[in-house]
Amino acid sequence: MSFVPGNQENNMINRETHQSRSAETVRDGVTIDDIAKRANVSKSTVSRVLNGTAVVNEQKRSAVHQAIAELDYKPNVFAQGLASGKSMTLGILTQNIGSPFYDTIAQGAIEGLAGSGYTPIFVDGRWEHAREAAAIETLISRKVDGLLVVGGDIDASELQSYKTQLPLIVAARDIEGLEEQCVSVNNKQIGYLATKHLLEQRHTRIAFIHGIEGHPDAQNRFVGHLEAIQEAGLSLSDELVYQGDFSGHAGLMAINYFLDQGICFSAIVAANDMVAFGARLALYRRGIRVPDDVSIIGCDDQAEAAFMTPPLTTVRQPSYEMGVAASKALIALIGKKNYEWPALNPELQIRESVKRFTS
Amino acid sequence: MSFVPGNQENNMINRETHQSRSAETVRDGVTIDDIAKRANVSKSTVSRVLNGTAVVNEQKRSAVHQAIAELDYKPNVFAQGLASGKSMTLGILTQNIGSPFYDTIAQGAIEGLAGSGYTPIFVDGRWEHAREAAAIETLISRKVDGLLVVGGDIDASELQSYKTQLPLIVAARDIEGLEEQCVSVNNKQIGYLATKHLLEQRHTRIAFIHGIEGHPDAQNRFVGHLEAIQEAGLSLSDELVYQGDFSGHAGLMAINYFLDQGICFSAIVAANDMVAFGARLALYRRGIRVPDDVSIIGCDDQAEAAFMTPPLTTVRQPSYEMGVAASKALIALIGKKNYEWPALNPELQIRESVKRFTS
DNA sequence: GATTGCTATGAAACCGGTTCCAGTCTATTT
DNA sequence: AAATAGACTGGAACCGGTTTCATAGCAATC
Repeated sequence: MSFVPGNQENNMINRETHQSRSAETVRDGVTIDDIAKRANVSKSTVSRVLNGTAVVNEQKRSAVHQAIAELDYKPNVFAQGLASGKSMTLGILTQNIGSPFYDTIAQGAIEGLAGSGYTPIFVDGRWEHAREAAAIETLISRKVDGLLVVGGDIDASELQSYKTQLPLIVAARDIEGLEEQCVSVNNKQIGYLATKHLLEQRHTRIAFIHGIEGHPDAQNRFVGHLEAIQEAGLSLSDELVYQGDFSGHAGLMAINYFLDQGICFSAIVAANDMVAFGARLALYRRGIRVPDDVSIIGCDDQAEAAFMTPPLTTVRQPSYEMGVAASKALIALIGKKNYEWPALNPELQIRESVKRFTS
Repeated sequence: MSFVPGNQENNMINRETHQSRSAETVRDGVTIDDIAKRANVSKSTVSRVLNGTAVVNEQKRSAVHQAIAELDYKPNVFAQGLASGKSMTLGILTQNIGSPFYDTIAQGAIEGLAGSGYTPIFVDGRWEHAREAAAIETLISRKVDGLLVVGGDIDASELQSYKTQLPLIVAARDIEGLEEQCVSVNNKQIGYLATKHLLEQRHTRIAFIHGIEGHPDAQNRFVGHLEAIQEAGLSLSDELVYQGDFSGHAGLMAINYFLDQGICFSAIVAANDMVAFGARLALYRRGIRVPDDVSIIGCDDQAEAAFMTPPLTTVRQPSYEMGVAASKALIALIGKKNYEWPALNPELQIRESVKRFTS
């Protein structure tokens, strides 16, 4: 503890050095202090004007606003974050960026955030458990104010534990014990609608190309299919179910398999549109006409479906709307407000790949 | 300036209140001070250990590491950012998230960042000038350490001005005066390869469905097309060029237009795969066979192309690789290191939609 | 006219790191 | 053995905001 002059002098030098450095570098520079000085008020007041935290005299308020405009002041997000503990960012964990389904949800989420002041930070889980966990850790260490998990493979129990750490919304998935924070379309309904449509067109031998084994969406679509079959008084023949993986290749393989085994069918339910494309190609290769010989119905309604030959009849999934809803719900959750989930119902999109069965 | 006991007492109370609050809330809590205390060193030393800024005695170093492990310490990014001026985030401006082409680039960019310590922040410009500018402002206000602009509509001059503010890389676009920081595939080459392939298959009446008017990629693909035509000693007939917009719908309209006008052609170059799908559908509707009656070639090689009926011959664009390269280049640029751009050449992907012209 | 109750505002503490500076301790040089 | 150089390390300033606290100023109350 020495207050000898030498020390003070050093401090002075230090101060000057620093000032000249920052003058040279010409960083964005403008700080709240500059505004305060120019508007002849304290930084507290500037802060209050900016955040509306307290009533401020009209004259000072406008002086502050003017100073801000003149100096083109932009608050430093780090300082804000450090002081307030809020980052005004939202973490979005998606899967396999590049898949139309998840992309559409992401796009919806961006739209839902518009004008909220929140900036989304995306990370990709790629359907790998470890990667997802790491991605979420990254987001948390980035101090996101909320977390939106889209699909994914991560355990319900882990999600539960994240839920205690920060506001959490899960899209495209249903987690037990987290129903309030989950939004997803009814995949059972999707499968049901697809199969029901085929049944209504008098098809009875309906092949089903399953999605990724164990994937809840795939599972539920299958359950819906089953329900429709049973409701029609029919029973499922195991030989008409092929275990695929949501890829075009799987659709191709499925049809080849059925045909090579001599298994008959007049219609196909594909786990998603991509699978339908694959199936359609396999039929084309064998000279089997769609829909004259065989009908195909897909699930998702991705952009390319309308341009399949023939245009694919499919069950549209409101994924964009789901993204919007999820992000709005997250903002509401952060603000501790109520949010009413909109109805997100799948819809039959009739095009030309299904024909009434006659023969 | 009063150091009366009352004042101190207040301070004490204040302090206690604060501590109990933070104890209740159980915030992440662990700070660098906690580590310093536990390891019996100063926070300076802890910081040095973490950043390797200076040599630290081995014992202390390991004591620090142990404390960090025991307390599960994670540095506060805001504090780091505020103190160091670096955010360890990279801003990525994409267009129209949800389009396969840009998504693939984004995915590549994410991959290129893996292990670098940088977290990407995506914003969407949607091909709207104003939106892009706002998005970049957002990124800058978030203090991203670098900026990756993917495609987009924003002026070269604006990009130039951003370049002076922070490290900038532009992907999927070529900006005059910014050649060193740009990566894109040679779109002229894409158009050239597509048309050349058709010419080699003896097609001479080749329809060209143009992309978005004024879009540089579309323009360049057309220039390549033209070059191939002229190289073959032919000349372009204007009637065989249709102004589209990269959409499936445009492909459909183009074919309808040609056919309705009675314009003959034996092959089609589509500005991208989606356009090719649309064109294929239009031909299907008219009962024109592909490739027996008319050949089609696309550009991009998006996932669905391999499942068109027939599978689409197209010119593959290494968009994923471009994303990887762009993000690596950005990291190099930030670190002021050199980066050697890899060769990013388009490649003809021969499938079944093109047939040798005979008749 | 003195007391009370509000309102508006500035000073200062605080958020949690990084980094400059000075000082201690040890090894080397003369 | 004293002087000097070099390696470590702690203290404190600093980054730029938010928020608490105390107070000045002013109107209302008794």
